[in-house]
Amino acid sequence: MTSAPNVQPLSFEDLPGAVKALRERGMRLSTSRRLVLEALFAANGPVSAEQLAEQRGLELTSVYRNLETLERHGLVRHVHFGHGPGLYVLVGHGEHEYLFCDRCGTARAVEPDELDPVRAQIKSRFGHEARFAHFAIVGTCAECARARDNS
Amino acid sequence: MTSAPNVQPLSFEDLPGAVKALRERGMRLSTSRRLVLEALFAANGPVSAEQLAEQRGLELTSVYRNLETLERHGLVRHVHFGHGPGLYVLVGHGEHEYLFCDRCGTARAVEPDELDPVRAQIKSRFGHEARFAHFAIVGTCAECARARDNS
DNA sequence: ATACTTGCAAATGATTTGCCAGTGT
DNA sequence: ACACTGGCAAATCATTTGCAAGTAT
Repeated sequence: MTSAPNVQPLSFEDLPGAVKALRERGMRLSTSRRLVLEALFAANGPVSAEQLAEQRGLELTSVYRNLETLERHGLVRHVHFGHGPGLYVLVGHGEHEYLFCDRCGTARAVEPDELDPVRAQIKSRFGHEARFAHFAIVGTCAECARARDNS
Repeated sequence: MTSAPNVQPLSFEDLPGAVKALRERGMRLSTSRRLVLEALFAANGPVSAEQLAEQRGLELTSVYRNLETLERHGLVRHVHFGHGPGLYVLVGHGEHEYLFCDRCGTARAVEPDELDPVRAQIKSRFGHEARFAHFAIVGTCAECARARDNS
């Protein structure tokens, strides 16, 4: 049940880099695929397929198909913050995991190793190897917690 | 953005208890509502609306409506383990949170306080108050990790 | 009696699929 | 050329909603 056959590790931080990675995996660079990538680079965080589509005037179906392909080849992934559509991000270099506040709707990206101690704790207590890449860690952020406590 | 106005704390562990809690909240006990509750008690873990419907020969719509009502009044909640439908559980007495293994599909329920240290760690590192009630902690269980490592 | 519930059909939101025409390599 | 892509319509899955008829209190 392991995922796609991603042989070579990928790392890119700009469009040319992503195009190169994409080429190495035998994917073509069509106009809409390029536009999806551009929109993902332009975004400052996870975005929905619908946002990508309307930002670049693309067909929603085509955006979904491109995201699926990019995801299958490991250039993109998606995260859930709650109900509502999944949000897509470039994998690029360095995975991000998210702390999502369902009071103010803010998502804070954290570097993967910042959560390693948390994973280690869960692993040692339960034997379970937790991953927070697909579901954000939902809760109340520091600001909202403070606001709530001063009320 | 705080949820429902649940004045009195509720605690029940059998059907009569749930019916009492339900009555206290002014809800009626219709046939399908009782059947939904029975099915939830019979289930040994989170179940989908569809499972509940077919197990008791209920109209799916009615199951969803009852679950929504029960959830709004705090007797039921739902959890997501990945893609696919949300799964419903009785709130009863003692919340459970889940460690879900996406290799073997097993969900392990853990008592709320078992995750308190994890929550504390996240709180102290990020100021974020994490809740794992809505999204399970997804990853690889001990058995699957062992199997993977011995390969 | 009155408000809450159900059944059934239809709508919704997110995502996927079929099919044929178009295009990247 | 040939396989990969796009457009558009239609299907799918999970869930919600409208409305008239039924029922719990």
